[in-house]
Amino acid sequence: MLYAGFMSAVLPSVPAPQEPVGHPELVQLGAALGGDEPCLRADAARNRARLLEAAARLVAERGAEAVTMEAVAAEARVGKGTVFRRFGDRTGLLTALLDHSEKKFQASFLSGPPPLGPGAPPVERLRAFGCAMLRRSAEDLELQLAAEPCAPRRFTNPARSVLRHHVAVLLRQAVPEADCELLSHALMGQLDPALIHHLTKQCGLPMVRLEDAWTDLVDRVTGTAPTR
Amino acid sequence: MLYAGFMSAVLPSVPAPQEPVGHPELVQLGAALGGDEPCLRADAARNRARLLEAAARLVAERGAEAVTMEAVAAEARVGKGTVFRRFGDRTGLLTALLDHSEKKFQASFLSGPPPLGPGAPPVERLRAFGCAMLRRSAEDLELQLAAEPCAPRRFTNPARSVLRHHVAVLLRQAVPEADCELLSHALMGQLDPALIHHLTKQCGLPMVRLEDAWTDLVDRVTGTAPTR
DNA sequence: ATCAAAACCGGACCGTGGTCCAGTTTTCTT
DNA sequence: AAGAAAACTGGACCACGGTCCGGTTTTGAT
Repeated sequence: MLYAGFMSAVLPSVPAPQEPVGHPELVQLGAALGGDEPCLRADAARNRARLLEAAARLVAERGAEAVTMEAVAAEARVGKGTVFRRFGDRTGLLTALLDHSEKKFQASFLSGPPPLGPGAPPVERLRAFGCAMLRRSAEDLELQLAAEPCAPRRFTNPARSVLRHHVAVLLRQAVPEADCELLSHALMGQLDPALIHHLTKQCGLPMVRLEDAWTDLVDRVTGTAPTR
Repeated sequence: MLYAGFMSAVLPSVPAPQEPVGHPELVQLGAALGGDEPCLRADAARNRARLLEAAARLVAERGAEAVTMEAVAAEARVGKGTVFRRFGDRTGLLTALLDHSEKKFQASFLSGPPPLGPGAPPVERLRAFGCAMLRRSAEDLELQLAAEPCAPRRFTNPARSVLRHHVAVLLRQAVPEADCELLSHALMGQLDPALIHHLTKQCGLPMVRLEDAWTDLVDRVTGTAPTR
């Protein structure tokens, strides 16, 4: 039970809007993984269910991009404001939709059987984790993407492409036997502006640590001896 | 001159909207890195300049999030439609703003002096590239983020955090001497749903290749001998 | 200089995400 | 059981991104 302190993270999301009293979705904190609806008012719980149901129906019938806040509200015979009060924003709603499969996945690597769950050596668990996640992503990819509006643009962006391609070329010179095209994506992940921002501004990490981590990553990936 | 075929990528972006005749920004293709404005009509070029100037003024005075298409149009004394015709969408405008520094950066590692530019061994170039990019990102971070709307949410997302933390824990068991917190970000980069989607749906890569790349990455990062 | 076609301008218009608050329903207290 | 407080509802409202098209300007051929 390693992640005991992270139970809250198993919940949908809703980054705590400016609610006067305890935010509905946040109260689930007490409800653990067992039950689903917590101390919601009767009608609120009913509407929540109807909304999720309506959203699921929409995504099934007309694709994830048809999941418009208004459309969901209409489909569930509920006011628009209710949707926002319940889920915070569009992302929150989509996240809630993904929540069930998310919980299952988390359970499988937190307490499931090896090699995904505890029991196997860490490296094997890592391998299994990646493959499991790849497969899982393939399933409800549409929702995952819909929950992250600007997702596709990140990789079709020409400027970003040039940078990544440059890394791929250098990698091919350094480790010709590897799948440098894909490896370059992993490296670029560590240089993503959004990540930089999150780590430096929000987490307060010093720049030098990022630089060290980068050179270390390069050394590991290329099999170079760490020269320091 | 390795990237000759990628010159187009040096340009802002504007993923080719449904323009009847050659799209303005796309015509720059002929203008290489030297000149700035290509075969734009006189008034169009004038307005383009005024728009960029106005946008820069806005971001300087009131921050990047004040760069609203309407605001820019108003500030430049120009119709809203003009902004969209010129830059396609908000992202296009922001990208155009970043274009200058982008070109400079690209030039520095494509044809600049070593170790960033050609001449140094690839691994050293990789190291230099990462650090350069980190520094560059720190500069105009605000714009970079503004150009990618949903950027911050990616890392504050609780579900994603749990997954990443799990990877970090496993990594610490496998390579205790490394900065596993940061390393885990690189690994997770390879499992990003948006990337999966791009590679499988858009590029048509088979799933198995992604899986192989993942296990290979894990092996490299943990220093495990590739057992296959 | 003149004229037609091509390119461009501007602002009205739409859909969507998100906010707000008056009125209603539920829950709690006594 | 009754009444007050807390919580919830729903739809009017706003801002912004993006589309469209009638009217204007530029271009280039004659």
